[in-house]
Amino acid sequence: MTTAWISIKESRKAESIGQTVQVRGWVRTRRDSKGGFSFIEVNDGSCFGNLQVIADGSLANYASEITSLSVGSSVIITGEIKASAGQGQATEMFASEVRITGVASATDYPLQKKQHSFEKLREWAHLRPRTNTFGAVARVRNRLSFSTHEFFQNDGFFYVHTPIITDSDCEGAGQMFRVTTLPLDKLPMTDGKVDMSQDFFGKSSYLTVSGQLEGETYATALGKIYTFGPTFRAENSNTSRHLSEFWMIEPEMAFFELTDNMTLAERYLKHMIQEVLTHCPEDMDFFEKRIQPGVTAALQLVLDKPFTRMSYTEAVDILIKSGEKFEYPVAWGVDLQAEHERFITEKHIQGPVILYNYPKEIKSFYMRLNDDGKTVAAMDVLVPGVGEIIGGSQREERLDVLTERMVASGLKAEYYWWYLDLRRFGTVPHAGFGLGLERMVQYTTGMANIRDVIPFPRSPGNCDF
RNA sequence: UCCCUUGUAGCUCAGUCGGCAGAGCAACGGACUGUUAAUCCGUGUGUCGGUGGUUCGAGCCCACCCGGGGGAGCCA
Repeated sequence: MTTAWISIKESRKAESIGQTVQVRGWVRTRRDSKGGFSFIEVNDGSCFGNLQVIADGSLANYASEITSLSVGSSVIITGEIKASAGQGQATEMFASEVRITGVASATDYPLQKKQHSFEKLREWAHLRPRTNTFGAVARVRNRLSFSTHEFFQNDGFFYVHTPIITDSDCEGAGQMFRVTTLPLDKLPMTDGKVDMSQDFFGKSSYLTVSGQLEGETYATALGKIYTFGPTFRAENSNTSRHLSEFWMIEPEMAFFELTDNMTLAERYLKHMIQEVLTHCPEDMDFFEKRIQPGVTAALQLVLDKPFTRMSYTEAVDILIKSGEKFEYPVAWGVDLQAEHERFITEKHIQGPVILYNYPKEIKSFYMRLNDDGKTVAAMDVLVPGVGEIIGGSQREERLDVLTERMVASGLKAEYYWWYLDLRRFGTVPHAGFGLGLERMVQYTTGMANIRDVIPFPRSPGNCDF
């Protein structure tokens, strides 16, 4: 009879006591203890914690292999799970066999049995998921992704796959990555200009900066849809909150107005937080203790309180009356700076805030013009520590207004003919928003730098791995 | 892209006035004989980010370039 292979997660549960099982994973530490035997801590990624394995000196390969078993080596270990005699864990395994699958040379393996800086670990992005922090981040990120699908699917939304390669520049402003198969060393030239008709698609094409416009086409057919995929921005931004490649979730709903949009955003955020707190307690415990004390309490508070909703005009008013010294002066009509948003969400409200009804001049052409003629039905969800986590709006469904706004923004209406068709044929009020997955991971884990919440970060000047 | 800051051993960092490159940890060798980040003794380790310049002599001074961090803008 073969021994059952169970995960470290299973092996750490009290129910496993008494069973003889097999675990497979990687050595985190080895402590040779004073009794002619060793403690081996094994982790297989299934959970935050390790399984402590006791390898006795009587094992055949004890002297030859186990006493020199190095951090990072892969092992298959068989033994009996017992209640732990020591502190710090419920169970431990008494090994009857320790098989070494692959050695990680102690002199060459970069990860040491100590803390490394996140900056250094970025250089070893292929190995950093083997650390406590990055394992925990990966599991939380997974849960946020899963709960996204869970939330929308349970709410009658359809998952729509919008294209990665596109010819449309969603907001008329975003800097895009060009996609081309033209030979860069000898570009086909016509009249002194590159002849894009000879490119793969017969015209210029780019990586998407947003699936929103395409998403609207399906929302105005299927009712409620969401997209969840990678997006690309060729902006030269070097901050702890920006990536060149990041994942975005964009729901789009027919017959939704701005307040429906806000309600959905709030329910969605709360669902994700609830799921992470429920399913990742060990990982969250780690973030609480080692990354950002207070995160769990802050998240719990988000669940308990309704989000504050505040118009742009009210926000400007509060900022002006605050008496706070800002580097950038506040006045109605100017875009809110990071310091302003931080004041509102971190000091004034101390929790998530939904700001809405922004001046039309500082927002995109597709956002619905309000009756005042000055503002558009836009909304941003701001969150302490991270800032803008969601940006959304009710979309302009009136053909004439939309066309006018487009022209005013310097866009060619004929280029967006298919987008305008949605207003020509059975137009409806509709709304949607975009949530940056990485910012959500930052918010839930307390991780300071966005480069540490995505497996292989892409940023200006950095595309390793 | 702008401002500030930083790059020295596998890792964290020191390096004075321009004059032979140095600590801790890790690793390695040994001792200790139920440990939970790092018990004791001993032994190594270098393209000083890159290129050019000044100088008898540059880790140190100058110029340019490339990374990292913090802040700003852009946004999610």
